[in-house]
Amino acid sequence: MLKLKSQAFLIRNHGMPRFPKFTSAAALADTTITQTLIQEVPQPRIQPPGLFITALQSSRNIFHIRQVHAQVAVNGILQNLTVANKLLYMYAQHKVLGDAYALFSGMVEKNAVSWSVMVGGFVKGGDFANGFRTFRELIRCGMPPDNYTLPFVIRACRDLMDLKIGRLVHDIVLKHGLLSDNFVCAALVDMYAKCRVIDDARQLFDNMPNRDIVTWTVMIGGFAECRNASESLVLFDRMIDEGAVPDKVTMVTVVNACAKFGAMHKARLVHDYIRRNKFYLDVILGTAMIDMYAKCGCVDSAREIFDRMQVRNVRTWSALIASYGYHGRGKEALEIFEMMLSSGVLPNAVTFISLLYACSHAGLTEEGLRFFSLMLDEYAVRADVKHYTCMVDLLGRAGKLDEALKLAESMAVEKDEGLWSALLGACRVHGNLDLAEKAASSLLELQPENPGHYVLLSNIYARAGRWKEVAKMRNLMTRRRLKKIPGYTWIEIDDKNYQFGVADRTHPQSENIYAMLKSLSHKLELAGYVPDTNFVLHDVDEEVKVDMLYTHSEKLAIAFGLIATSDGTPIRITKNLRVCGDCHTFSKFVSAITNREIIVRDANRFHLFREGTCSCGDYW
DNA sequence: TTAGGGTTAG
Repeated sequence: MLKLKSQAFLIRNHGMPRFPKFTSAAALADTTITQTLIQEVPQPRIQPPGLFITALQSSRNIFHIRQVHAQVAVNGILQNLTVANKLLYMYAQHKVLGDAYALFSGMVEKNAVSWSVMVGGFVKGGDFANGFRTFRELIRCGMPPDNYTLPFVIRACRDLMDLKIGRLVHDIVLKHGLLSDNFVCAALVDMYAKCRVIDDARQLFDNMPNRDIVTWTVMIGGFAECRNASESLVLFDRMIDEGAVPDKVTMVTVVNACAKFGAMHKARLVHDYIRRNKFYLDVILGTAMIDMYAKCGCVDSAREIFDRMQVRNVRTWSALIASYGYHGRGKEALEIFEMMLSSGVLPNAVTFISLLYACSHAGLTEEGLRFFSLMLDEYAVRADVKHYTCMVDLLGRAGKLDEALKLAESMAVEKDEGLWSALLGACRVHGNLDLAEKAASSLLELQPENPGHYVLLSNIYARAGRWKEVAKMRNLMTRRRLKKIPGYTWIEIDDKNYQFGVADRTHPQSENIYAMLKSLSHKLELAGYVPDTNFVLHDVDEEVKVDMLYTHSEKLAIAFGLIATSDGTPIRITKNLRVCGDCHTFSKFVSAITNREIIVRDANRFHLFREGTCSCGDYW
């Protein structure tokens, strides 16, 4: 009795609300009753623990949980582990981690559930340091970690991308023979994949005797994350063949992989699967599908999905705005933005990035400037480096290099490589050598290991005829043992994808492809195409440079496209690196002399070449 | 009590 009184005293003096007597769980859950404060601390009555558990389960807010906590304390039921754990869980659910930990550390008796709820509470609440600390405490106490606690700890390693601790936890898993547990193993697969150690993830996955749908999903998502979207789609097919049944999360993951892969036939197949299996187009699946269609080159299909969705949120609207942006359809992106505002959805930082991107790629300079001000003044969205990058790109494309530099210099946030790349790109287009050198030196300082920066600066020097500097850049690359990563191009014909590298001769129809290029070259040059040899870095004769230019992977793919299709369908090309300026011009001329449409995906941007013009507002 | 999902610059 003394103990109960002192608990009541503690509660009263710590500002906890006092509590009325409850005769049923329903009454306890009724907030109108529970919020009534009474003057006297009631005499404790012993009540069945089940009553409190039911009350906790129906708790909607933290005040109510605290009231039940007080009631439980006074009734002496806090010693009941099930009740205490439930209380702990409710605090953790509501992310009131201070209260949760106070309760946890005061618990005289703890079991595996108490520990996992506490560790999980910290991890789910994003407090990884305390999550790890509590886990270490568990190990020190001599408690064996179980299959409930470990997934949380592994998740913390994943979110922190801390492979070192991740491997230590993996050792603990092995030591306790818990690798056979699907929850633990799936968490490990996911952790390795997100830390980009895809081989380790795959090895664990392959050795699992009974994979469940979550494990399939994390492995499929893992490959997409590691830029191997084609492997993730192969895995999805294998999963279906093996009889596993995907759920909605799997489908969102697969849709996401399709978006990264950029193959329209796959997108259509996955959409068919979703339709056939009657997956409801909820806000997450719908938004993912909008993104998929847009990144596979069909913004109109993305719009159809958007129109069919019953619930849309800010991410859905932003995805559609970005979709129009990728395709250079800036005006439509702005219309969608207006519609979004009219429907009462507030734009966020991502919405404005999508909008500014759309403006810059459609040449809508004034509109972009206006939206940037609107963002800062009306919507109080703080500009981060990505917004500034869009603005530098917008001004740079419009030739306003001084304004772009001024804006970059005025920004309070730290400049990153993306911002300098945008400035350097603008300098390349407008031939501003001084500024290019400034941007490039910042870039080389930030990322000395990225060969792309050396190549870009070297091309700028080449265009200005500064051959000494070109040689200097090439020597620097050699000294630093950097090689330009070869770019690949894919072409989608019917339901297949064909890959080409530079000077590729592995395709069985190589002879025909090179013959086609040769015959094209004559016609193209008659039509006015002049190969831009500045895009060839090597110090060789001009004639050799022209030959080298004709072996670019994108040109090989286009030539193959002309050979392999004759029905007038668009030639669909996907690049894994940025399209080179000369290939861009080449595509324009090919579309003019062959009367064929060519759709090129360049990163996430699309170029539609038709009758010698390109849909994009890029300045090549 | 436990694992997996959607929009964003260069």
